[in-house]
Amino acid sequence: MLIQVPEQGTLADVAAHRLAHSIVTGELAQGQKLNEAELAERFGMGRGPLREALRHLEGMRLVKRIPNAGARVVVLDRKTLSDIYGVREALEGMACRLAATQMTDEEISKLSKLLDNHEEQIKKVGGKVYSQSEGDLDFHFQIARGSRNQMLMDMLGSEQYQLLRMCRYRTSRKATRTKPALQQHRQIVAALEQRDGELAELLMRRHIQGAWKSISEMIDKEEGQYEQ
Amino acid sequence: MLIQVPEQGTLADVAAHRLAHSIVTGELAQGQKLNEAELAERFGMGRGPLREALRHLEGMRLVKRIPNAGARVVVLDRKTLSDIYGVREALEGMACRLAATQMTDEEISKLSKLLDNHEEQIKKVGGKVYSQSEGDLDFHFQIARGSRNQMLMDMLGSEQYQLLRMCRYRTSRKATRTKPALQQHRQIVAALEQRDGELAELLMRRHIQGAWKSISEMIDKEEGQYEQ
DNA sequence: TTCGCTTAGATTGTCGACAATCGGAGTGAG
DNA sequence: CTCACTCCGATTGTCGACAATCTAAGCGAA
Repeated sequence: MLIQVPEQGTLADVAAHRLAHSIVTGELAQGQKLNEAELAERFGMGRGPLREALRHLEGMRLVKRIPNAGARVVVLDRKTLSDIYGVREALEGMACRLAATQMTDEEISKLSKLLDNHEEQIKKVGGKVYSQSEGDLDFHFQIARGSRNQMLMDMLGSEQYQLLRMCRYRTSRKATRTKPALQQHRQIVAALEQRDGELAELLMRRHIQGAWKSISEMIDKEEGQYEQ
Repeated sequence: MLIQVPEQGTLADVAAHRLAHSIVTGELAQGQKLNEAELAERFGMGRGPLREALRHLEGMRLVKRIPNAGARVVVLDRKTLSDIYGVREALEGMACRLAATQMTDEEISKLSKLLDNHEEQIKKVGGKVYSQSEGDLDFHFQIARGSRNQMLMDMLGSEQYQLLRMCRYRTSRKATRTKPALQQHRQIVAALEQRDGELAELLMRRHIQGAWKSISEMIDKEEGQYEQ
């Protein structure tokens, strides 16, 4: 899947992954204080590796650290989300434009098959939003890989993009908009097949703008549940 | 200046700053192995804080860590630099477009004055490339701030942008191209004054493409001095 | 009652020592 | 002579304890 391997590496890496997962899924609430000793015991490790993990998550912008005052889970307020989607539009648009000339025919056809799977899943289970949401991320990540730009992949992929997954979990519970999204994905793939980078970028930017609009409205409805 | 305050915070933060500086300025060569014990002693601290600093730098992409095999300074090969400049073009273009509508008149006029300073410095000392290069970064950072997009500022600013400074130090020793760059900067400011976001973005993208082209040619000339 | 100071508790920052792992020198068999 | 194995030094990973700092409750004076 898109999710990285469970990290058989150092304890710090394991902790970083488990923490990231807990934060992304909402198991750890936004703004929650992260107690080092408590987390270290829960993960069965010392505070050393855990502190390294927190530094790592700080780099991912999943937690915010204040010297001598500990780390807290980041809070995704409306402005932050808006900023993220703005950057995302620019980066994913760029990825799409590059992918149109860089992806192999095999990769594009694999992308098309991926969408077939999504369509099936949508037809089968309406409620199983989880895998759909992950599948969507998978689609976007495959395009990022297609750009052949390692820095872009890093930013959009495993590392930096956890913020997006976090915001997905928070919003896509009642995931309306799966069908129009799928339609837009198909259009994007079509543009890639035609090797039309400009069109692909345009479509991707619209797609993301649409996603933001949808999420923005959703936030407007459920107002004022995150203080400060 | 653009450089962050010397960080009076935790030892790990101090170490991260000093290490970042050493890497950016080339004091620590590309690909060099970073020995924890040795660095810890040089900085007069234990290995704990230093390991946290390395984790931080890893997030900045200044070092590459391999479990059980230590950390090495990242190597900026041609492909990596190309990728960086590609992403930079997209992000700074976006920043420029936003800045055209978001910056205040005062900020824009301050930007203009900044360019006056640069012009003076260029006229005065031809060899003092350092401050010119830093001043250029300052110009770009001010525009990033003008976008009012925090995520964009983080990516282009203090944190993520150290890679750029690193590549500057490596290339801008014999900094030709200061005068055309200044000219382009002036054009960008003019577009901002006219509140023409599209034009500002276009000019910035060209400006960065030109910078990359210049650097690319410079790399071609001094070939094969980085092994692996 | 309210404000400010003091003190106790909890939490973070740091260090030194020990265990686990990796790389390389040295040795021996084929 | 070459290859593989073994062992040793060096380096990284981890832990527990101590020092420094912040937070909050309690007390006393205005």
